[in-house]
Amino acid sequence: MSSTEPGKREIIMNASIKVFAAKGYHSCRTLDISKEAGVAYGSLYQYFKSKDDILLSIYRDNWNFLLQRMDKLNNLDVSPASRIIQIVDFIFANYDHNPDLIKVMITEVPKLSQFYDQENQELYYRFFTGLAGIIAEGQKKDLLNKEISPIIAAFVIYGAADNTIRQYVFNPDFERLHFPLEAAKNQIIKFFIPSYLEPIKKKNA
Amino acid sequence: MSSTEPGKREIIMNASIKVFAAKGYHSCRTLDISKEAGVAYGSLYQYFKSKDDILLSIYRDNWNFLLQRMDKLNNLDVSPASRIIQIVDFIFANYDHNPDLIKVMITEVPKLSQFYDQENQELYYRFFTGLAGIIAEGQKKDLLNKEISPIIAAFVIYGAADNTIRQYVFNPDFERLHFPLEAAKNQIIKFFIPSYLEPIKKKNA
Amino acid sequence: MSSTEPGKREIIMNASIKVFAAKGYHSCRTLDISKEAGVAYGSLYQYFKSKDDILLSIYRDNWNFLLQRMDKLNNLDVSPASRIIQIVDFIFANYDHNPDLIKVMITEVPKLSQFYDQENQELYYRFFTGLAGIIAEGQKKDLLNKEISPIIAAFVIYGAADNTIRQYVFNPDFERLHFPLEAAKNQIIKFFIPSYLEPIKKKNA
Amino acid sequence: MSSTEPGKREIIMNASIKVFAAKGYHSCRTLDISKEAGVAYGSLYQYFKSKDDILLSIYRDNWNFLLQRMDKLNNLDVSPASRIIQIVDFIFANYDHNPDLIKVMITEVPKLSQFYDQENQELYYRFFTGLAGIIAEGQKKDLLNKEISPIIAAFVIYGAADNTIRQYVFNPDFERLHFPLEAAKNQIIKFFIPSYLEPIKKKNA
DNA sequence: CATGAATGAGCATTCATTCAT
DNA sequence: GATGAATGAATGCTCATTCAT
Repeated sequence: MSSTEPGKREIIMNASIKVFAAKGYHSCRTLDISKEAGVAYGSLYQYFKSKDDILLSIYRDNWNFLLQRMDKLNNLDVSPASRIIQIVDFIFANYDHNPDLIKVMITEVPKLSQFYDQENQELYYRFFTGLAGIIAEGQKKDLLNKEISPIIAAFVIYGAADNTIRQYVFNPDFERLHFPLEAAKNQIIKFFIPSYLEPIKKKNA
Repeated sequence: MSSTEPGKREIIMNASIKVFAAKGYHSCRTLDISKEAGVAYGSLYQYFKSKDDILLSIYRDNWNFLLQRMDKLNNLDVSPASRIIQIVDFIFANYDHNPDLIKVMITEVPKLSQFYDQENQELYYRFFTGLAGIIAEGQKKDLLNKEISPIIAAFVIYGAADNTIRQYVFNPDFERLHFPLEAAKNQIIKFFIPSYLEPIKKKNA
Repeated sequence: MSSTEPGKREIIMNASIKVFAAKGYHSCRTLDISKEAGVAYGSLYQYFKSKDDILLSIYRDNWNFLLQRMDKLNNLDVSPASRIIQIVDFIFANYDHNPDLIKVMITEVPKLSQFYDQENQELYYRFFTGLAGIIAEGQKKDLLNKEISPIIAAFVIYGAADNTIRQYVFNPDFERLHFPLEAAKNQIIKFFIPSYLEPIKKKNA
Repeated sequence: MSSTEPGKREIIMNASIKVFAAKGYHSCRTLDISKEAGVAYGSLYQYFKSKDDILLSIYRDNWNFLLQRMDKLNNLDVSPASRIIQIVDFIFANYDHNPDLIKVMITEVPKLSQFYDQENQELYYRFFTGLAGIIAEGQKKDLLNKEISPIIAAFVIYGAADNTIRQYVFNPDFERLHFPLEAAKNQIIKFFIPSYLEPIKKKNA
């Protein structure tokens, strides 16, 4: 096998994303997953502890990927505001690149009670503390509005992006009928984030 | 019976909110609901078609309540920005008043596949079109930033409030440890919404 | 009320025959019966002990009616063979007159486990001993074939008539498509019963 | 495994026949079947779609077996009358060989509404058309009474045999107390069928 | 590692019957 | 007698998981 050939674990995860997105987590059977993946029924349990574990693995991999992206940005010499915009941009790009994955992240992962376990919530929360850290850094450098709470701002910014994408997930026709996803992203990047984060003094300049 | 005495349907719904919030929709049994409500097992099915129907009824009642609130506000002689702030304020007040209900709305309702049925999504979406209408009205009156898309702004504003409350739901300790809910609400009302919605010219004033 | 006006008990029984025939005993609800009868839900239990009791009452009434008919025939000055033919004729006429009732007797009554209770089987069996009695009487008078067992002959004769009608019940189209019920009855009365019951010597006469 | 070892499907069917005969279809639980068969609860559903499907499979297998028997007889160089007698003989032998099976066929199968579905009724009816075919063949060869309708004769003959056996099923004591099954069969074979089917001219000979 | 037959725990719902009015 | 809201016992089936091969 070449090193680029996906391993069975990855094959199973991708097949799961496809069937979870198509039929929903509870409506699909482990048999559906094994068929889609082209592996034997029992083989799923060689790579995952349980059906839940597959979905949680999808969540963890994807969320860690987002955290890594944030880490990389933090190591670049880029302004805090620009980093935040790039994170939002990345979130939208993720949806564009693999809508099934985001659909699963938004609609299926929260169905798992384990998602609300401390461990998984800590991982989830790590994104918000990271985002808040960037904002706090910007405030310290007098680049961002010091009156806003960094952690609340992190909730607000992610909530805005997530809820916007959510509408496209729920209503796949929305884009075609009303508003291109790219335009929605630009709305958030151009009008919402700058006005919200920029220092008040700027207004009075 | 006095007119204020809650009917059995209401008793069952309130009991369901309590057990859904405590144990989760899928983990609780219909027996748990009937015991909590103090009614006979079979009585649930005199008032609701199924367990699913109970949860969907909670959703519909609550969401319709929010829509009614918006309607009432629209009939008052209040500026668009003020109305939007009052809607956000109402959403936070709702959580304060009945955290179990909001927990159910946020974590349990989306678990139901029927929530994604056209009918229920139309009801859900009605809130966003309503909010967008208020914003469009404000733009027409030169009171709000004309560059922002009303519908995207509606997604952004609700997403910001919803995701903030969501963190309090997931982490009940958050408030005690870090940030009072009231302060979070004020952050959104004072810094996020005005800066996002106010006309650009104001900045240059 | 005039004496010819049917009482509620009779109304309920007739309504039950209609819905049992249309939907089957197990598929119909007591609510269906009360609606068809135009009486209140709970009123059924003023006239019958249970749903089972309604069906068993239909059976008993109908079977007793058949037994009474046989008794009346036995009191007339008619030859045994003629009496048997008149009984068979009566069974066919019954189906002609009230197909729903016979459908219930054939397809629904045997579904009740109580039908196989001693008491009900004794009633059922009484018809066969009665029929056997007529045959034995004919044999004693040298009018019928003495080699045949009266009780087995009773089984044979009733089975022949019952199984023929049964086909019309199962296949309501049979008559229209293939064979009028009247012709089937005549086949049994003209060719089967005489040849089976008449004395052997007649053949050599 | 040896080739004579019964498969699990067969084991489950035989166990079902036993418990259906003993407790009745509706009174027995699927758990009773799995215990009697000595297989796991869920294994029933690997071999059968449902509890109903088990009973219908018993019916279909048994009825097809009867049809095959008739086919084999038709391929032998045997007179029509003799073939009919052998079919009746086979029906009685069946009961002798496996009374539980016949009890289930007579008392339980007709309880299933699906038994009255077109597909199952067509299978059922195939026996009568087969029997009628033999009679018609005998009439064509001047061996049987041409005045009788073959299809009605088929109903009459099967009804006679079936109703006789039915009494032994309902009253297991009947044989011991009154009449050996063998004698009942002989009554039908010796006195009923020949006199009914033989040509009229014989009578006048 | 791969397979898939075997396993059995878990639960919403129906509906005949009751009984307070 | 009439009513119909309230009752709660009773059970077939699914499907994630295991494990012998």
